[in-house]
Amino acid sequence: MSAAILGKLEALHPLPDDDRALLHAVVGRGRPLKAGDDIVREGERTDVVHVILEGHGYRYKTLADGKRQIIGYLVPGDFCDLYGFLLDRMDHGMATRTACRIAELSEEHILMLTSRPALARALWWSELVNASILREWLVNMGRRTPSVRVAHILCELLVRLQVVGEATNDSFRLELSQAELGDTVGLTTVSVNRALQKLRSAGLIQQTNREIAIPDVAALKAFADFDPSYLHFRKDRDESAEGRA
Amino acid sequence: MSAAILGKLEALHPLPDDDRALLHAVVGRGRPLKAGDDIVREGERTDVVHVILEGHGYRYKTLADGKRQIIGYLVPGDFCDLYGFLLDRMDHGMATRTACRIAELSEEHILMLTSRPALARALWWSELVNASILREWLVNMGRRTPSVRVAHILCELLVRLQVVGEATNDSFRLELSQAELGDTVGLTTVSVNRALQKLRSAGLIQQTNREIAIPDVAALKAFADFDPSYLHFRKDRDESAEGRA
DNA sequence: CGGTCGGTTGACATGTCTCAATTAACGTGG
DNA sequence: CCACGTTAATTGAGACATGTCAACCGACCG
Repeated sequence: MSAAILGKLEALHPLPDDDRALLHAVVGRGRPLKAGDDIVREGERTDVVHVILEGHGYRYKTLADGKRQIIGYLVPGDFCDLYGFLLDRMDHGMATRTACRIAELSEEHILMLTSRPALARALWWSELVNASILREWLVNMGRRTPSVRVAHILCELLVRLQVVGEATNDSFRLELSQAELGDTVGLTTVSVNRALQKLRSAGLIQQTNREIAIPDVAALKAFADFDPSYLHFRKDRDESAEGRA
Repeated sequence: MSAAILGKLEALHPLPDDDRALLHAVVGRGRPLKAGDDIVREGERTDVVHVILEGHGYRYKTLADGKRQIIGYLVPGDFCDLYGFLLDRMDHGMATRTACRIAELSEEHILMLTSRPALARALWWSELVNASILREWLVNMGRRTPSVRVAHILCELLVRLQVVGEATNDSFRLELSQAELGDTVGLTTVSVNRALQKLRSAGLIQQTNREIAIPDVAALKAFADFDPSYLHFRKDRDESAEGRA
């Protein structure tokens, strides 16, 4: 089960065996959380780092008027609040959207991990990629039409879930309601629904329940204006190069 | 002139004297750039880290159809592409919007700096705050109305420019065209213009040329739904507490 | 079997973008 | 120091698209 952690971290560099062993030992089996549970609430001060071992979640902010904006997805292998030791206080909340298994690491544990160069590099790299994803989401919301926006996030999910072994070449299980998709890309439920309809009727995606199948991945990526280089996966660079050729 | 660098970095922790000296020595006087110059282009691979000593700039991405999204502002003291050594390639471009003075640090220089704990902390902290700002911008674009959006970015600029000594308690020089503001918050020039008119006629801001004066800062912050805690400045925490009381 | 949540649909109001023209501010060269 | 050209700001009219409101359907759970 903790293979997934390595999966995400090794998207950067393969870890030395002893680092892998240390990581496993420190992380342990974690504790289970139900779907919809809070992991950390907004404004909270926390002295542990939460690591997702299994399941999915998201980062979010809530506005005064109750509106919500999702500002990131959490997948297995994510060190959710690594920066908690540098920043004083959570500027956003985190919640699960499926049942999860989550480890809580103390500052000592983190120091133990980050004293290993390969692990430290992998963790910071992950943090930087998260920031890069935020930048792309900003572009998505600011300058793309609803259906392109939705298509783009679907492309991203496909690629990111592939990395943690939860998607095939052309399909994955969408663990998000249309309301949550809307809170991600800045649309209402109704608009998300119609955007998805558009994608379906254009033959770009097929939906059965929560299962998304993509008949022609290159076509969807083209429609979505999706260039995976912002995810900074080594493998995708080649892939995108050939997709473009 | 390089006092501004320290200003930004010391918003976290005051630096030990020898770290300050090292920083000054490494950074030097920099080289001048004209307004509108590219600092680094999208997709470029760079082996130096650019540091803004003077002037202002922004990070941006350009879409296939020519639309642009600004994804961050650069102010004096910013290490623009600190992560260049961890990530392979710039996922966005950076340009100046005023005349600038910019230093270019080699990997050796960076290693020299990051081997000092206080400096390393300050640099990473800065990186994390940038990510936090991105999250808030996402909320801004996704879930706020145009005039609130514009008001929010003005509040942010006020606070951030105060930190580098370029704003008074209630005013600052806006170094952005309305088109650039629009590219920041996901609006057209026309909508930005009308949003600003709304703020002016509501008495929330006063504009003379590019100078923004805010008669009642608390009122603008309230209108903008602005809570500065996402900037993670120690001082602002108290300020916001009293502003709220 | 009933209730809840998520998805779907329609009608409608509103707001934002587009297009286009006008005015104002600024920098440059004569 | 003024004339001109360029960029930025402002305004108006109209099309279009998204949000709002509300109802309905369907699946899943207890």
